[in-house]
Amino acid sequence: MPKRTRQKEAILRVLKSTTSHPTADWIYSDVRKEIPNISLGTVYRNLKLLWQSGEISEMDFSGTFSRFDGNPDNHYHFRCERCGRVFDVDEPVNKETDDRVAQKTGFKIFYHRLEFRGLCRECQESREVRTK
Amino acid sequence: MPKRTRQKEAILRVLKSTTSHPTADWIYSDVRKEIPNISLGTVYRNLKLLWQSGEISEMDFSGTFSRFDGNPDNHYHFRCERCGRVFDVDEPVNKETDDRVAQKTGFKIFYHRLEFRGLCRECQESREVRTK
DNA sequence: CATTTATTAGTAATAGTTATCGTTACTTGT
DNA sequence: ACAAGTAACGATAACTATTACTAATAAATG
Ligand SMILES: [Mn+2]
Ligand SMILES: [Mn+2]
Ligand SMILES: [Zn+2]
Ligand SMILES: [Zn+2]
Repeated sequence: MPKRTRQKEAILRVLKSTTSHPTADWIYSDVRKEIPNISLGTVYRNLKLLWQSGEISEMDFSGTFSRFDGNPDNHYHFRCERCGRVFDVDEPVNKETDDRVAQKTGFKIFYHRLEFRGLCRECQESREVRTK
Repeated sequence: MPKRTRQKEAILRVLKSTTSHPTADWIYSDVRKEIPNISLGTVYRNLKLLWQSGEISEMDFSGTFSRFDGNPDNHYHFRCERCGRVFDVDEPVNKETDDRVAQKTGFKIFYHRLEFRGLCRECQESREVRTK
């Protein structure tokens, strides 16, 4: 039986109060304003617990580090290839495709993840070579 | 001006000859059959060079490690949540959605990535709790 | 209040990837 | 064929996000 702790509640509150899909480290420094001696390991452990209980979702798309999302329901994202920011995309999730592909392939499909990539409004003018 | 080397050619050949979306480490051990003293750093360096020149693509989806794909053209994938294998999905890429979302949001959208998740045929019977 | 046990802070360990550096070998031009 | 210039090499160290470990702490229960 999981316990409700000050640390877990603070982490969840931080994550629910932003739309920025933050990294574990960002959450860590934000929660430290309230609990200065919280451990980074505690942040990671609770993010996993919260994910396991279905209260948040983890964005393990793209490369080097995970981002977390206070919204546990499946939805689409846009990632800016220049500044790296991630935005929600308000587009209905197409469940029919899951069924059609499942039929065709024999896979059992639970859901799909979709990420658009490009340039956000702010980054659109000053274009650069992609490095990653 | 990039040079053609034995190492780079071997890495590209290995990657083009499989549909398994291998990791850098898998490629490393396969190439070592031909070039036993090749360095893992060389594998990584060449994978990046090949990606930069558009000859392969990198799947930096899901968490811990990258997978690589000898097919540089955008296409969809299915990932089995039990065995972790990645399969190509032969479904046309829906470019219209990119345009519609771009219109709606003001983002410049280059492409999108789509990954189906579920259970492959082999894993379908012996179900387990998801751990990641 | 006493017991139980999940959780914590702190720290060490892990793992994938990248950086560094002296040496090698591919390319180009004579 | 030879020399010069330089991209790429192998070996290894460094980096970084994440996880594991452990003795101490604090929720939950009744
Ligand atoms: Mn989101
Ligand atoms: Mn593929
Ligand atoms: Zn941007
Ligand atoms: Zn499977």
